[in-house]
Amino acid sequence: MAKKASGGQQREKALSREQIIKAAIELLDSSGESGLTFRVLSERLATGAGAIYWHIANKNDLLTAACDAIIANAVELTATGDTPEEVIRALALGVFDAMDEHPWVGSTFTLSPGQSPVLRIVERIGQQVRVLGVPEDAQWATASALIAFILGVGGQNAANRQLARAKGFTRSDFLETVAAAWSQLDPEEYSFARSIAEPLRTHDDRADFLAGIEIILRGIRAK
Amino acid sequence: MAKKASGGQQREKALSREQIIKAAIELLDSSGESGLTFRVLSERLATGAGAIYWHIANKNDLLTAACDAIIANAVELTATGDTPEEVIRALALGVFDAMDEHPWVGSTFTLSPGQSPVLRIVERIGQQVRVLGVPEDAQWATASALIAFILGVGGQNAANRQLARAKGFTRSDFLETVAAAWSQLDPEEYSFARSIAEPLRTHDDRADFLAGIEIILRGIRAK
DNA sequence: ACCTGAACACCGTTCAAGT
DNA sequence: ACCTGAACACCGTTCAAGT
Repeated sequence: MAKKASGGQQREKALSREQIIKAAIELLDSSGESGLTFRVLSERLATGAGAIYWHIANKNDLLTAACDAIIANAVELTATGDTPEEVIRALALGVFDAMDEHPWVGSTFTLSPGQSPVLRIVERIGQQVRVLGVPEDAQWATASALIAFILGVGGQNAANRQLARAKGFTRSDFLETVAAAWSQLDPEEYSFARSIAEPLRTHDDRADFLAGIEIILRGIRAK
Repeated sequence: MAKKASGGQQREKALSREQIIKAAIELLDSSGESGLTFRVLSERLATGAGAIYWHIANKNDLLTAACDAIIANAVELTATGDTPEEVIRALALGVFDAMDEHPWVGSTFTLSPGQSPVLRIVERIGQQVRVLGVPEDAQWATASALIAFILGVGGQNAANRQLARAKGFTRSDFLETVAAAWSQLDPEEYSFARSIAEPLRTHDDRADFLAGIEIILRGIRAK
């Protein structure tokens, strides 16, 4: 890590917005959402807390930019396929995997509705919905359904991960805990939750996510 | 508002968990998520900040309990219908309307994954998925899809509301802003977002939500 | 133009002390 | 058993002062 120039001098090389965002992502990946503070971040960047504000409006802006960097990358890499349905599948999985790799992303979409990261997904999905031949007046609702599902899964997964991290749990610890709790619910009132507790223990999030996408695609086709 | 007994005496009537949760909901409804602090809340309850901790574990616990009170009510009132699809529709709309009336609810689910508020929805939806005749090994993924969609919409709407509140916007101010921004995007790169900007201005969230539910129900049927 | 770092106005949470 | 309220350990953000 670079040493600070002594005696309150300025740093040799100017900070950049990109540099700050990169450091923020590293911090978020390694310590979670609560690990990102301006104090820790400025220490990492060998600067003062206030310096960051020259490049970044506020914490919200920083989190949005970090989220956007991840999503831009994921969307760019995965938006391919021979049919619109394949593209949607690839896109959705790309976003899912990005959220899986960077668990904080799923809870960050919510900070910037209508802004870059969500907009990128809206655009890509919307284009494919159009190609699918969905009538114009149903395109928004259709794209919305896919997007709400994708972001909904992301939000819940992010929450699970954060909770697990806070308690020092692994993913399977977490599932065990939920399964154990659900299997002891009242059999009359919570028959479904009870019946699902056991399979939940070993289920595959990614496969369930894909199954959800298939249901929605089928619903669009069946119109 | 009740006066505090003078000279550091104890209050005449004991606080209760329910009382605290009720006051928290009122505060959340009137001032949003950022308006709920232990200082303001304890003032409202004419007590000290620390007193609340006798009844409530922490802020997370408080928010979860507040969310659960709203959802328990919504679910209880709306889980009726002649066919499983009707029940699912009614249930989903009930949750949507509750989230619409209490915009903070949508961002609160994420604080308690696998806990009461989410569990209530999982159980009701899951039961109907079973009645629909979905094979056992697909029930979880099917129920999950519906739930992720419902919570996804809720999360985004809650975010929109919070942003609007923070800027002193009405809902239509907010839509205007998004529509204006989207209509000025690059026509090549953002053709879908541009084409949707105008209709977005006057669209009906609730109708779009229902349309999403229909797509998913169709997808389940079309299996 | 860009950075420094102390200061400000908050938070949630704890806890000794009271009744 | 339940409450009080000061104190603690943080936050994000601002801003006069520096180069």
